[in-house]
Amino acid sequence: MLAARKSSERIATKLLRDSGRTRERLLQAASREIYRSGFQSASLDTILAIAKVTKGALYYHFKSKEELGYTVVEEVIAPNVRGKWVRPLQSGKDPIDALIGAVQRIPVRPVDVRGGCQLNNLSQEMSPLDAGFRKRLAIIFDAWREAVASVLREGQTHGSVRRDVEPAEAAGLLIAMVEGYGSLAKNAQDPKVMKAGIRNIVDWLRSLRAPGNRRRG
Amino acid sequence: MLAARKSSERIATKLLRDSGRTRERLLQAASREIYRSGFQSASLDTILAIAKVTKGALYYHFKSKEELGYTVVEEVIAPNVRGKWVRPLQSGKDPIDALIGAVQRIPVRPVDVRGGCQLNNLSQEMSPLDAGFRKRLAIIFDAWREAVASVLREGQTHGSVRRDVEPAEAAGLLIAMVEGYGSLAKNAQDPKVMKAGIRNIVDWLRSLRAPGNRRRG
DNA sequence: CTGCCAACATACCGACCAGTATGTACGTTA
DNA sequence: TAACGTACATACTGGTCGGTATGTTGGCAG
Repeated sequence: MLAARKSSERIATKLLRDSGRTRERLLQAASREIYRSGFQSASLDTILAIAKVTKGALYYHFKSKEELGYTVVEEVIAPNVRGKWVRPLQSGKDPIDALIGAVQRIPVRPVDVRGGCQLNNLSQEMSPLDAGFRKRLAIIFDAWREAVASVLREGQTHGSVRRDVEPAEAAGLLIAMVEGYGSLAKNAQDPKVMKAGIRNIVDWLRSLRAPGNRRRG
Repeated sequence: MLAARKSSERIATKLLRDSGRTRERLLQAASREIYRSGFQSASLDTILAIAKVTKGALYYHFKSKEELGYTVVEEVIAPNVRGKWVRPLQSGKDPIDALIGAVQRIPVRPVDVRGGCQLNNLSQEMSPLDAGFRKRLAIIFDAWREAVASVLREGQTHGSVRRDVEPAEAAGLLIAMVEGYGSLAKNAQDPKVMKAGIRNIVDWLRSLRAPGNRRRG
């Protein structure tokens, strides 16, 4: 108990002195700069300028640029994907409706479309070059696919999703479509491409509904 | 006539001295190194080492790294895409068969899958950062989509493709699927992902066939 | 034989890169 | 209050980058 009190005081003090945010500011700045220009081309000096942090602070919290990148994957990108593609599917709603909702919530502002998908960008760049990135990014992709497959399986047991749909295959196809249209839209630098893609994906999702289970349109 | 003879002699001499290949070797080496590590991270010194050419020769033929990259797009990547996705569709075969053939000819060797798509790789990296790349790459994507849309339209007039298919939309979806699965496979570094994707794309292509026009399977 | 130019080759440059060595302010502990 | 460790800040390093300035070679015209 005394030890516990000491420990909590210690943490409180740390948070006070640190403002509790140097590490977090570094991760956010790194995430943004990596998103903008890729991991390899992201300059530490640029990241430090964005975060308004010095090199000493960076290398106090992370032992290398690589480790900073890994931490961005684990503490920024992974939670983002979970928040958009895992938790919303566990809402208990109709599976197809939940999936359509997630697809329709894909950002289509010009700035988002032009930048592409955080997860896919980094994965495309680093998966072939660095096993540490590949492993961490693969975990995110797997969780994404499993969340989609899981909600489809659940829909099949409740009769709202066609039985002839193979959940794992359909989940892979959904993700391929999302990333594929994301790529095309980024390449074209045009939100219209993404909007058209979302319509096509939604149409396809509707085709997965079991007959006699059609809801709204 | 005398001028013409002089000129051809001159070219022959040039080719002899040059071995006719310094520029070509540079383009091939640049293409490979850009494919491997991206344009920004591709080092000129590495490209020169691969091509066995010196910096003087490089800057005699190209005025900057940027121009070298642009030329790779125009003289290496564009012909590759034309050879795989434009010419094969103009063969006069059944449109759906031609499309299925093109999809099934997508390379699935580990080395190809791990490296991803030349066109998409470069486009993902450079389209948001450089208008020169974006313009040149967009031309290739447009030609690809137009070739697919064109063969679908042709199929509709001949009755082999469903009339309710919107050729431009379907072409976009095909490309999104191809690039999407290519991305997933590259991310996973696993040819099985690409093979599964090809099966799904082929199944989808078959669904575009007009009823009563089913050929083999 | 001579001057000339295309087609390189070599040596070098300042800028920037990731990373490090060292200094320091400040809250805590004894 | 003195020693100490945390959480940085500053200044610097060797290496690599794209790009350039200058040298060299060899065929060919005059």
